[in-house]
Amino acid sequence: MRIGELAERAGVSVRALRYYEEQGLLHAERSGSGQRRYAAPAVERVRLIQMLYAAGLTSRTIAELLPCVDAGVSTPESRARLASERDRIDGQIAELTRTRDRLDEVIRSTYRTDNGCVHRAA
Amino acid sequence: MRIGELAERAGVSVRALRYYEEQGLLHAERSGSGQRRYAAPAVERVRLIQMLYAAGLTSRTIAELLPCVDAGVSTPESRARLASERDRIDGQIAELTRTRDRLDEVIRSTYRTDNGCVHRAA
DNA sequence: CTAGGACCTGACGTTGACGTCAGAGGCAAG
DNA sequence: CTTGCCTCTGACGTCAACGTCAGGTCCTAG
Repeated sequence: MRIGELAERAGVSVRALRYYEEQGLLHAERSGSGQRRYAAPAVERVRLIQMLYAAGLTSRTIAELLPCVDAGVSTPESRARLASERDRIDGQIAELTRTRDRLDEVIRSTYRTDNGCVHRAA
Repeated sequence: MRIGELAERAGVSVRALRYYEEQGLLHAERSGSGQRRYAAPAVERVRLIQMLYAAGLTSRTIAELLPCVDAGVSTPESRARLASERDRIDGQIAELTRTRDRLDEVIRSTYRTDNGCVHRAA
């Protein structure tokens, strides 16, 4: 498929796909005239890349880890990196959970006062 | 206390504190000569601000929600905003959990191959 | 064959939360 | 009174993941 179709099917912009290629995250075959051609699995790959970006990984880190996903192999260094990112995400989940609970507190305390009176609506 | 002490106790930079004031997130009394003076509770407030930044809220959103935390009151609009941010964080937690599980998969599959052989270490 | 999308390669613009630097003033110690 | 650290305002720099524009090419429908 061409870049426009991949962009739509993966839910990202054409610009983003070119950027991923520039960062070494996404390879593309080229047609005779130089247009990028992608195989079907590229859709899933782009979604994975998006997941990792959303988890706070940088292009460089993703570029270091994707080969592990592709080849299914890892060096001691990449294993350490994978584990480190995993733990960072775990910590992020924990902090987000605390933040959510804090927001819930705020919601409860502003929606209902200490003496049980619901606040006026404006 | 002065800005340097608050920065150290809250674990942020002096620049960040000035930025928070500029964004209307953190008020400071001023000494005769114009230096900022903070009361003790400012430490907790700064930590809260950091929590919200870490959860992906922008300065503007935080500025809209902090009055609810301060006064303990909320309008229908701010309640909607609070709930919306809470739900967004919930979604973020869910996605991060999927990402972490995906990384765990990768770690398992690269550390141990299908046929049960542990990969060579280099 | 031609109109008009889709695509190409640069290259500069954007945004948010600060970092950093310049130049000037404030403050406790010796 | 001076030394040295802290603080002030103002303003430009940074970084990452793209957005956007310019100028040109490709390709398919009619």
